Amino acid sequence: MSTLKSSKQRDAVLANLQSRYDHPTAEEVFLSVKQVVPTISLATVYRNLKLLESEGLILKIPTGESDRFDGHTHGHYHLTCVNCRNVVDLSIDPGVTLNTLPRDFEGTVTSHSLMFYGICPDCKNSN
Amino acid sequence: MSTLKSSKQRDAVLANLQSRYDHPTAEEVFLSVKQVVPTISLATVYRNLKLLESEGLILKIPTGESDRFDGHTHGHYHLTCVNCRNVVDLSIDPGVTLNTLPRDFEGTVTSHSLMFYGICPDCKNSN
DNA sequence: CACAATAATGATAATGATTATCATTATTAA
DNA sequence: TTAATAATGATAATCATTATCATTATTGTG
Repeated sequence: MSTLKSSKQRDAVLANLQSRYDHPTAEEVFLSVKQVVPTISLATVYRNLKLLESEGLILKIPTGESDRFDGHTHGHYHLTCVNCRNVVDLSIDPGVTLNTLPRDFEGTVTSHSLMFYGICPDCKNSN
Repeated sequence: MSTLKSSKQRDAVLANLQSRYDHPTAEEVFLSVKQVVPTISLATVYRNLKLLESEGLILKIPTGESDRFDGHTHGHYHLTCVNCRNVVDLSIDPGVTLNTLPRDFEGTVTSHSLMFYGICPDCKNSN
């Protein structure tokens, strides 16, 4: 396996995500980081977003449109606004039960989707 | 607004999704429905998947790769297998609390993501 | 330090999924 | 039965993301 080498582009992408509290697309990260590292290219942003995600340093949020990214990986939840398509943070008491979801907050929640990640029974058995 | 007209293509797409319990991609629906309506085109499948979703008759599941579709809209949860990339159903006691998630089932759950849909505070206030 | 090995970059071409276009066909209500 | 128009099939276009490749930067070693 290849060893990681540091680069100011990757540092800048990570720093950018960790300093903000929205959930930008790759394009938005690119435009923002470009003000710090003007020569960075969009491909490098995509490359590093992918790498940082596989390292567990950032989160990728699939939305059905462009993926969005989150520099804060501690447990919290998201709301996709069906109007403006932005993703915002939403904190929920971890003691709440599934059948009381969704609950109100400063906006309005109309539905929710809970996705688990792991190994399905088929893959688990075919080893 | 335009009034909906019926078509055997749309009926076949819906029937296909409602008769199966996996979570196929648009391409997979296309290949399957083609055996019933051989002349159907991929574009028509995409068109109708979109339409059926906006009617609330089916569910679109964004995965970060190709979207997947579910003909069963009643409350249940999904697991994305990080190995084979398939999406399988996962039933959970609705009385379970968030801080006890993820829990084991026949496979292995390593993480989860809870996404809410609705109107964010900004959009709610800008009316 | 100097250098060799190789990871990372920027630019851009290629890919893959999804949507738009458009001429033709099918459905519907009068 | 006919006029209005929604839906279709075929395909071009678009958009997000990934691959390619020549060049540059980082790193460990002598």
